[in-house]
Amino acid sequence: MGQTSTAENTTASYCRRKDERPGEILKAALEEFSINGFAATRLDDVAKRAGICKGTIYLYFKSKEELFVEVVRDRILPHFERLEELNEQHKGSAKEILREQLKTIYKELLSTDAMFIPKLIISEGSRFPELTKFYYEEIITRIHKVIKSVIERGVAEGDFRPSALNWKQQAILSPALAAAIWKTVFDQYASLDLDAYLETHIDLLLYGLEKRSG
Amino acid sequence: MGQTSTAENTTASYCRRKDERPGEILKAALEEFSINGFAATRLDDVAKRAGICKGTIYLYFKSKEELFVEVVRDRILPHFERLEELNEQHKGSAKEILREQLKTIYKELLSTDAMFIPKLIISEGSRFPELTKFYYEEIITRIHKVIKSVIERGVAEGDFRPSALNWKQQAILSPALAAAIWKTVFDQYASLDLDAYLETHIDLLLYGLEKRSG
DNA sequence: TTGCTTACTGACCAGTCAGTCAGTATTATA
DNA sequence: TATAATACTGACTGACTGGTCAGTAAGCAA
Repeated sequence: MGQTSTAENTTASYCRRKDERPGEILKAALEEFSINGFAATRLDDVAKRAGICKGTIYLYFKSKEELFVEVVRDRILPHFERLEELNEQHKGSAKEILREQLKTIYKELLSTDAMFIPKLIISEGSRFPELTKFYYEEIITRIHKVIKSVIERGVAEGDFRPSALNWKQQAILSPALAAAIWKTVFDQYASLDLDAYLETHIDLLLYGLEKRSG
Repeated sequence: MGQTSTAENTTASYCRRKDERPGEILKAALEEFSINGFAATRLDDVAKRAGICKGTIYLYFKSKEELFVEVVRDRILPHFERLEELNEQHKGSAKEILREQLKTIYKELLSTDAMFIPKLIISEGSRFPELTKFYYEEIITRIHKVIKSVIERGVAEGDFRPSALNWKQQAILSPALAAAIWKTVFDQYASLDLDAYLETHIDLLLYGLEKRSG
């Protein structure tokens, strides 16, 4: 009834792009969720950023929650095959493999907008137990397995200290996590040079792993 | 007018405790904010947890935002004097001081509810630029200074490698940050043994710092 | 006991936003 | 060109919550 949209009402023209929309919405949503977190992000703002209106989001995603979960899954899964490949295919020493893997992490994850994913998991994990479980089982566990395997290889080859076999996995990549958080939270106050930071990580870790001569 | 609270209306009795209230409210608020984040936390729930009603919160805090800022400041500042003390007063080697400092961090911060503070800063930093700046200037910078100083001491004494002077500070304590995050997000799926983890941190860091004999 | 101060209560209001749906614009088909 | 199918719009609603404030009761002083 007393609606609006009478004939002459502008209604700027739009494009119909069924295939591109979901990706565009996911991208816009990642940007908004990264800044505001889940609860404080307005779908109106996501829509505006994607150049559509709010109702359109609901053509592709069931709810705000489903959209959030899809944002995380979509952005994080593709990256991990590379790490596993490096483990299986690389011909060099464990030290060289580990170095390549760290480089991959810093280039593919921490230099793209995937670096916001840790913030989202940390912030919203308790609201999305399913997502947290997924992240733990599909991402964390998988990485830990890869790292464990390369360390075992290094120990077997006599390059790494055997005591590293007992290390808690969480510590080994923690500098990368810290980098993602720094970039997300503090970079405006003191910008972090990722290349230099990668060198610190490599130096700290590889030297800490290395078997002593004496 | 048509209010309620007619004479026989229950209105459970309450105590007047001006001095204890703020602390109780801060404690309850930390618990709620830790679980839900800022936006999704209801002041009604904070009040219920503190055993009071919502209006009372506004007798002690100007707004939800001020309450949040106070929660963080209240919980984090007291801990840092100890780290600085250790630097100034400890008579041992740089290695021993660093070991003591790490122990202090794991005992005083990561084993108490102060461990939720990083999550809150990470989650809500962009909504509270003032708080982020405060945290960066008053907490992070201060810690980095302490760590830098003890490393310089170790290098001067000939125990630590000189190349550690060029390390990015963020990496050095990153295992502790990772531990706080693990405890906050993933501990329900795989509980992290803090004592063993501390040993990993010490082993990784001190061995990585140590000057080689050969 | 009376009267005053003030810590505290809880119903209410105003603003916000996820989700809906009737209607519109575009494309496909005949 | 006419008709059907559907991608998309945007005003609307219903539920929710930060903040308010008139009123209540605990405690204290005289």
